[in-house]
Amino acid sequence: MAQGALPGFRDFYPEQFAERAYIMDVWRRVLRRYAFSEYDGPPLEPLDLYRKKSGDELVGQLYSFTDKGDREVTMRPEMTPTFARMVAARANSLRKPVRWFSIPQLFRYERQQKGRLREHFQLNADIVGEASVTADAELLSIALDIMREFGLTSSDVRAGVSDRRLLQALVLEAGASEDALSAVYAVIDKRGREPVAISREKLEKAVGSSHVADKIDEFLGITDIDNLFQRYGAVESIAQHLDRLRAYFQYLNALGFADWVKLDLSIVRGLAYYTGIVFELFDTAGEYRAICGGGRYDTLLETLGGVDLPALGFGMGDVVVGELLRSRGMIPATPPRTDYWVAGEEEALTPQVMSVAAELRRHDRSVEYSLKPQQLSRQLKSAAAAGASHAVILKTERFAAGEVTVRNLEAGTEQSMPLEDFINSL
RNA sequence: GUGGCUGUAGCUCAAUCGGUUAGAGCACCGGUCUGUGGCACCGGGGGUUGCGGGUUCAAUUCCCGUCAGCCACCCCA
Repeated sequence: MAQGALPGFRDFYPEQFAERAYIMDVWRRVLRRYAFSEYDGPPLEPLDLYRKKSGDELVGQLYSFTDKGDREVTMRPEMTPTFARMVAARANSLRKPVRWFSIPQLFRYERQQKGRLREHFQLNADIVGEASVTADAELLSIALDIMREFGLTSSDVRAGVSDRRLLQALVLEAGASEDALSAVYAVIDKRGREPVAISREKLEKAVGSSHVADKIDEFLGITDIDNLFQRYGAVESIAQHLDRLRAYFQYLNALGFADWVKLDLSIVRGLAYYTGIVFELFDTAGEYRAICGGGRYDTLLETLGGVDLPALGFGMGDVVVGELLRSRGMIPATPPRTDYWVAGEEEALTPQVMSVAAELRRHDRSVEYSLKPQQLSRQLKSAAAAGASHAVILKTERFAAGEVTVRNLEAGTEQSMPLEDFINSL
């Protein structure tokens, strides 16, 4: 058996490529509706670009090596640092807000599993230079619009929404110390993926008090912004974040996505650089990992590029989206890609077959013909197998008189006409 | 990186208790068809049974290792 692709990498045969192209077409179509511009960067980057943000710990999961110039390089594991660098370099001259998207192929050296390979294509959409919550609503609207464009509804996919600032205020209000925050976030992030008792135990350990853990458990269970407001609206440190989140929901309602969004304070996002509203998209059946995740990262451009600009963005991978759509039969079949199959009654007509094919191609038609001498019946069999919608048949005597026969392969009907008339009718 | 399950033709699968030349359908190529496709019938190519080793008179079958795939963990693009 022939050696396959490397583990975690995919060969895209035409059928799979068609699926990938469909997904990317939808992404581009929707992003253009939101007036985003497409960009790209290098697939290979200096290792330091990622060290700076995540530390040496994550370096072990990068697809990195030393190049022939003795540089430590890595296949890009994410797009945000590249994006931040590019924006920072031209920060002063770019019209704000910057609305850019990209569809990079990303790499990570990890053992593959469902919905996760060593390589994937990920839509990245980011907005830079706008701190107000309208931008957050606009951003989530894009991700949801993509779901809708795929044919999914709010009963298929939901967005869970939270806010790091709100969560922090609530956790502090519950009585946890600042030092405990990151440990608490880690526990909250895992909630739902491990047994309740273990989660609870870890939470108590993180905050050092069962009373505080009780209070955290209490607000995590609230999934309605109004309930949260009733309970904590009087607390000044919390109320300001609730007001913002309320506006966020109001804007999403105005954008037409009220049914798709729900408050979920357990959404933290693993990445440390998020600073505000964060969200994740899930399939409601719970079969797949998160379809999409993103949020606000107002300090990252400062950290990476030395430019103080608020920013927010999301990523959506092709693997989970493809699995979801495929399982529901929602990827459109590839339409027949051949318009005309030109067939000659005998081998001597080969140059004429080529001339007709060339003329059709000059008219932007997709054209194929038999590259080896074949009986007419065989040629038509090939035409049918190729999914050609029409055959153009050159018969020796008729073609000498300037006529071709155009056969509709789907209907089984055919018509003879002067070649000129046929070409002019295109 | 850790653990569990699984590997036979391009795909889906078969092969008695370990038994001698590993089969079938689909797909592909061709023939019937000096001429207008899909159907039908017939034929053809395609396998180191993932790979390596062991046990045995004999291994697709049993054992070990390895590689790959799937699933979970870790982690989250």
